[in-house]
Parts: sequence; C-alpha cells; structure tokens
Amino acid sequence: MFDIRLFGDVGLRIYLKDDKIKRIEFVRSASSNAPSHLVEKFSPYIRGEGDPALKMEDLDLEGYTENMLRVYHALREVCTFGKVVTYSLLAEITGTHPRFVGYCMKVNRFPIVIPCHRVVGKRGLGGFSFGEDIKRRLLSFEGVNL
DNA sequence: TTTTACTGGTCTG
DNA sequence: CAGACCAGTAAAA
Repeated sequence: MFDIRLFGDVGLRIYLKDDKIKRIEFVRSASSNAPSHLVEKFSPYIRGEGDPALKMEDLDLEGYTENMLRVYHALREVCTFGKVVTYSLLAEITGTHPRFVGYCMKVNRFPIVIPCHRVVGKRGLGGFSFGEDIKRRLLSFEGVNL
C-alpha cells in the first residue's frame, strides 16, 4: 500500500498485489511513500501534463462485467486529460443507459486511471463517491471549468 | 422552479 | 423469477 501526493492535501492510496493494481482511493493527507518506479507512472498527472502511464492491463479488473468494462474502456478513449463527457453520451457510445453509467462510476475501483471524475451530468456536476469537492478540484486541476 | 415518470444493468431474496 | 437500487434525464406540473 503506497501513497502519492497529487496536489494540496489530496493524494492517492494505491493497493498493489503482485504486479497489478488492486485498488486506488483518495486520501486527504498524503505522505508520499511510494517507490520511484510507481511515482514515475503517475508523474505526468502530478505535473498536470497528462494521464498516468498505466493501461487497463495493469489493473485487477476481476468482478466487472462485460458491459462495465465496455464503459470503462470507452471512457478512457473518449476522455483524456482535461476533457469531460456526459453520462448520457457515454451511455450512447456503449449502448447502455445513463443511470448504468453512473453505477459503473460508483463501483470504479481505479479513479484517475479510469477517470470517473470526468463524467458529468447534462445539467450539473453529477456525484462523486469521494466527495464532490474532490471532483471539482480534480477538474479544476486539469483546467476544466464547469 | 419542483416533482414525476421512465430508464437499463445489476444485485438481492 | 420479482423487486429494489442508482454518481441520470426529459417531461409535466
């Protein structure tokens, strides 16, 4: 389990098992204690320049269904650093439903790598499991203003 | 503006 | 199987 500081008092806590990422969560007081090879992966994001150098293959995706994985893949394709997408557009792309997309974001174990904070409502911000303030700060960090 | 109705994948009993 | 749950949205009131 390692912490990486992103900005301010916001950081990531990363759980590893073997060479895969088991889970990522946000922490509010981040002490950076991750090994450099792991920090390296996230450094583009930390510098505010782009997405982390991680692929879906680096994640332990056990338990997710085909439809969920389709949503996650589509999100990563459509929504790179600094972009946002709407629940309904992502639903349209994947042939699902806006409420299902919301559910997928809620059960996403890999925030930032699967950028669920970039999915917003057609009217309004939409929710965020780790608190809407963090969602807002992440978007503003990426240069997005609602 | 607020409330209602519909939505589809998934989860629980 | 039936019913409930949602980080949503359009339509009605």
